[in-house]
Amino acid sequence: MTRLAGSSKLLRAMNESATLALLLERGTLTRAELRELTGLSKPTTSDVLRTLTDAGFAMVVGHTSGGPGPNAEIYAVNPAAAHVVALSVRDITETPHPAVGAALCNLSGTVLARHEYDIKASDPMAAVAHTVADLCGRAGLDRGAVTHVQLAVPGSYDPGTDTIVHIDVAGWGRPGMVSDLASELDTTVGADNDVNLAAFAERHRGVARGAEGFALLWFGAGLGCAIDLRGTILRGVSGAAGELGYVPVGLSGKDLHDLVGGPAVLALAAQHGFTADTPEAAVTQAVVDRGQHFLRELAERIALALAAVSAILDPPLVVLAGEVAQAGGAMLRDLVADAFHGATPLRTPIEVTALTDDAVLLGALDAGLRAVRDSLIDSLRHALAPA
Amino acid sequence: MTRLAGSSKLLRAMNESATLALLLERGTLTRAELRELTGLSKPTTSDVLRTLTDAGFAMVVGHTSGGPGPNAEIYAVNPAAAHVVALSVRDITETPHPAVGAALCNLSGTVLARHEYDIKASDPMAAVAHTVADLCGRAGLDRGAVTHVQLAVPGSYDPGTDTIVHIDVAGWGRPGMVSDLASELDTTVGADNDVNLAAFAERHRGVARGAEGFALLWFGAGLGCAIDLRGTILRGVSGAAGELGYVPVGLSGKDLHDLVGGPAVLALAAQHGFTADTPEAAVTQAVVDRGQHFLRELAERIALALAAVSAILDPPLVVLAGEVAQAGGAMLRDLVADAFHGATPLRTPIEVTALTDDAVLLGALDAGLRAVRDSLIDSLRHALAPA
DNA sequence: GGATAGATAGGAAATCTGACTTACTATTGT
DNA sequence: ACAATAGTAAGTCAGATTTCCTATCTATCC
Repeated sequence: MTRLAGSSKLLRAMNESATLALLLERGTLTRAELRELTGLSKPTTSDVLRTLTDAGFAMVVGHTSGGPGPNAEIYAVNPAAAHVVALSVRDITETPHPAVGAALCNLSGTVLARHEYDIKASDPMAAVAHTVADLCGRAGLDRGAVTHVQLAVPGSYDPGTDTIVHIDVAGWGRPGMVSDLASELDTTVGADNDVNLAAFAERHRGVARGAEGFALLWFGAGLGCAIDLRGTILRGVSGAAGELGYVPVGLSGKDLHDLVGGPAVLALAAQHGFTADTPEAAVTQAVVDRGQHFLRELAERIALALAAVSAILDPPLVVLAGEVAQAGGAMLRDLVADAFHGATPLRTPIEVTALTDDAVLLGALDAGLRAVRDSLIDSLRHALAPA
Repeated sequence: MTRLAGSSKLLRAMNESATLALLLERGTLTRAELRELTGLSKPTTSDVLRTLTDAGFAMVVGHTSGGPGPNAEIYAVNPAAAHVVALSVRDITETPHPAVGAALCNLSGTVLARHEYDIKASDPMAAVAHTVADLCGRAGLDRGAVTHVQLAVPGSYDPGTDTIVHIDVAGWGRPGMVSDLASELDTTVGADNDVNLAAFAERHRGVARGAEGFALLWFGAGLGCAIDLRGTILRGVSGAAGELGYVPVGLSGKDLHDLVGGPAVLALAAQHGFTADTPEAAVTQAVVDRGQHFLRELAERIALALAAVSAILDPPLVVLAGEVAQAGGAMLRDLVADAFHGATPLRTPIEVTALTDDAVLLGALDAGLRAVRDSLIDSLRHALAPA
């Protein structure tokens, strides 16, 4: 890791970047608060804020009042400095949901437009471009205002080969698609696993808020796991970290897919007399009917996955998410905790997701926002903003 | 994460720190090379080097020759600026080795003294203090020259409670011992799991040199796993990350301990007619005798552990280490790879450790050096060095 | 004689300290 | 009740300081 060295310009860039980062993090701040937080002097703080304001990154959003002396100006980030579009691309081979959920928000995180799209076009490039344009129209924004597009895909994204892998939606697996999108849309484009993005949402607005880290286990039609280490998602060398389904179960050649994958849960439910179209429906039914036998057996299987993750990572928290876990709710969580504690000496706290809205889409927004904010801060630190 | 802001003094501190970091990383550098690497001007580079030299952190170690013009001075870190003692505390309940391996090195990593100690004293504090003093004597150094003491323990260290847990050596599990040691020895003291430290050695001088990350699976009397992410060891919230033994194997209540722990390997060997005192001896014998059945079955079990780690973390590399893996060598590795590839679609590269010397002790030295270097660099960046 | 290492001098950019102006609140006096 | 006054805090201005860079110069080595 090379530490940076430089001249007075670097210093100015760092101070601007630090100030902007604080504004992004805290929302609104007065000069005095910024002075306290950055340690800079009054004149420097003023100068930095002037530069940021002139460049369109920051703005005055109000004044203090009540205290003695003049009213201090309250600064905040200019919400219109950047806009993010998030797209949640869904696997429609199993569930008949609309194929794409999309939302647009500004730099402050305010959602300006949101819509579900039924994509039939075979060309993902056109589909994304159309979605972005449509959202902009709904929000009354110029298309050029969008800075970043974040894709959530039901598969993993390998940045090395720029390929979305394991995806069952036609046309999306083409290598180079993401960078092609970036140049066509003239924005940065990020792609990530839907479960990883749900973890983003869990950190920003769910039960993992403020956690030092956590593992999010996803039980739905598919099976997945996101690993958050101090706010950074662990992706693995080929973007395939958290492929829980491949964790083996015994020497029989079975893996977790065979135990807690959607079909496996459905089969287990059927064994106990709960027949339904989807695993989450079966679990919901079991919860209502107090089908303890089924739920207990399911919990034992989930605990198996939990124990493997917990033993290897020792996370401060494990969050159970996905349709099945959500359907199971607190009852399932308690059964999982029982099974977990019975089987291992590990004592990782277990929670069920608190997100009722589309976690993947919200997480994609959060991830996109973070990418945009980081790049803003970085752009200030490298090519400093001339007045 | 607060980004730092500051005045021209911060700039100087950063430039000094960057220069020192480069010297530590590259060993020897001329002014011209430093100028290239830092981007600083000639006069600034000279000034920074003068300050570092005056403060005793850097020194001239030679001159270039051969080219036209004056011979450039070659700078390096002053090896005597700091010294590190590493102690490998061993669990002697199973093997009759000497209880403590210890070594002392300077800031450049040159080992100045090394010795095995047979500790019988029940008081760990006294034992460590004695060891440090004795090593200093052997190296002809003043005891105050030691800056950092790094402990390698057969258990995990929880920094939250300042406790070494799961340790079977009497007296070492007392909460607060590490910080007490630090104040008594008047050095910083680090404690870490022996497997984690072996991974440090593997990164610095083994097969994982230059890897983006890797997981080191340890098969010996005990079972463990160290996770290296870009040079940082993942420790988990209570220092218990990588407790492979607790990874469950099926719904039977069994875990990996029951499959590839020392006793389990010994039992498996016996089933195949290889009887020995230690698992590594049994494996060695099997390798010599080409005991394919035993080795293949062992490899299948190891592949199970590997698959769990690989599916969850997707590491760029997995290193097999520990006495058993070392005894199995390339033959075992190939069998493990076969089993792994047969059981899962994952394709993580597998290597056997290349370290024949005491990996834990060397790793503790490496970790201690890194701690000292980081704190040196940091001390320059915060309280800048007055001339 | 040509090229390079290192030092020196002058100037530019950024910061800080301390004083100053302005604006708002609260108290006091009529 | 209303107006003048004192106190406090926000923001700016000016001068001093620190650090760095460019350009020049000297000494050294092939």
